[in-house]
Amino acid sequence: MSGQYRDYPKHLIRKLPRYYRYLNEQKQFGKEYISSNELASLMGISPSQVRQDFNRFLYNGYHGVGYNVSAILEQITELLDLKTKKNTIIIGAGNLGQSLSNYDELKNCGFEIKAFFDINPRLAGAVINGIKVCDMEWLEEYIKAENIVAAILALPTEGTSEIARKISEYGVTMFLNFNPVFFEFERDVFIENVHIDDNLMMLSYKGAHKGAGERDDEE
Amino acid sequence: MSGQYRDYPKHLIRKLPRYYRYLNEQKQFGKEYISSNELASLMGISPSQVRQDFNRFLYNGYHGVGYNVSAILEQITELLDLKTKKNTIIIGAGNLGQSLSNYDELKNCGFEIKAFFDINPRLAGAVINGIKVCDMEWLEEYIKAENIVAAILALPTEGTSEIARKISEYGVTMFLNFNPVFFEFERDVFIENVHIDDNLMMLSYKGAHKGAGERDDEE
DNA sequence: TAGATTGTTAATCGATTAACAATC
DNA sequence: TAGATTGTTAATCGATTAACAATC
Repeated sequence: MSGQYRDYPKHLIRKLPRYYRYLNEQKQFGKEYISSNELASLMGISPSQVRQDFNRFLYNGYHGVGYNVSAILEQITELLDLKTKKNTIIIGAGNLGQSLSNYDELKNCGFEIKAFFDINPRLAGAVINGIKVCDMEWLEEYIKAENIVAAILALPTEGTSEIARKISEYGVTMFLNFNPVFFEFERDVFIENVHIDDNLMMLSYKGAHKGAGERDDEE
Repeated sequence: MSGQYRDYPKHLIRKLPRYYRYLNEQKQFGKEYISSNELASLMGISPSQVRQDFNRFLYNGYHGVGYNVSAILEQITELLDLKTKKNTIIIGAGNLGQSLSNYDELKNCGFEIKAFFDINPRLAGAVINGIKVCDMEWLEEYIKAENIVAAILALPTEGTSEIARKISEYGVTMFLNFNPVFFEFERDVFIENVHIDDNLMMLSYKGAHKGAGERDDEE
């Protein structure tokens, strides 16, 4: 948002959520300043790496003291645009959709759930976790009227890609997708796929190779 | 499983699930052989990279023809140990737990859900998606008797780390965790954390920087 | 054989580490 | 000031790309 961004290497951006998590944890513990050494050893990376990364685009280090935890968190928040409110709908009011609707991180990242939509017309009118369920029929109208910019795709695989396309035409540009589906859009539409299958495969691998792996740096 | 593994760089292992997804998709389409060029362009990486990776540890390329899709998939399956059956329980029979219980990839990766466990004793005895819900009281006995090796932590954040520790003492070595919790174990215990918050943050970033990013290579 | 595509070596690029002078 | 830790440059390491000879 504010001002122009230098173009940060995608590579560094990808690391930000991890930094965010650890710094946030430290903040909860009441830590105000943290040294590259401390943070690095918590995260299982090298102090050099922390300093390089922070220096490249986060500027709150103090010689002899460390980095200001809150200030860095602020900067990451700004960079990832987490403060901007993003009106969001969940497509699919089943178990997955419901469990996501009270997932705290949504709010922390600025995604505000405005409504469920479900193919089952009988659900229309219901209220789940304080969020109303709407009939698919109202998708277009609702998206436009309520300025919906993001959608969480929590419906069965089959319908997913068709509905995503439709929704994107109504103006939604951000998608969080839980289905193993491949789509591509021409315009400025962004998809994040949650690949639980990747996690499962890695877990299977790790389990089969006990002892083989040293420390894992993916926390 | 079979034979001894060379120690594959973690780096390459991490890429396998992605290769798996794309190759599997091609297999569904009936594709028998695929060239490094085709696969690379599907995945948004370079043909060189595909050849390097495959050559390092997957050996089913044919000069002038391409790679045998099924054979490569087999090898990845073997490497990640996806065929080995892993008796699994889900802790938490709420929305998340329920939605996971019929997640197809579980079976594909060898994780077989044997039971739910829930802190709410009133759920004990219920059957969800054909899987019974047990009282926490039976955890130890059940894990030992049924040779449970994996657990999916789908309960509220608070209880997670305590229960994980307990379960690991009963012999479970693989954890799929959905909560933003940090743990460490001394022994050969492996955790995969599903970081939906990372996905949300990246989505927020992408949405805020339209046009800035070229092609994204994380599908 | 001609055409295609791999396997593999060498060259490039980028990220991580090491080291230390600058500074609070 | 002495101690600590950053900021930053240079050295290392590793991954990606380019190129082409080997081969089906």
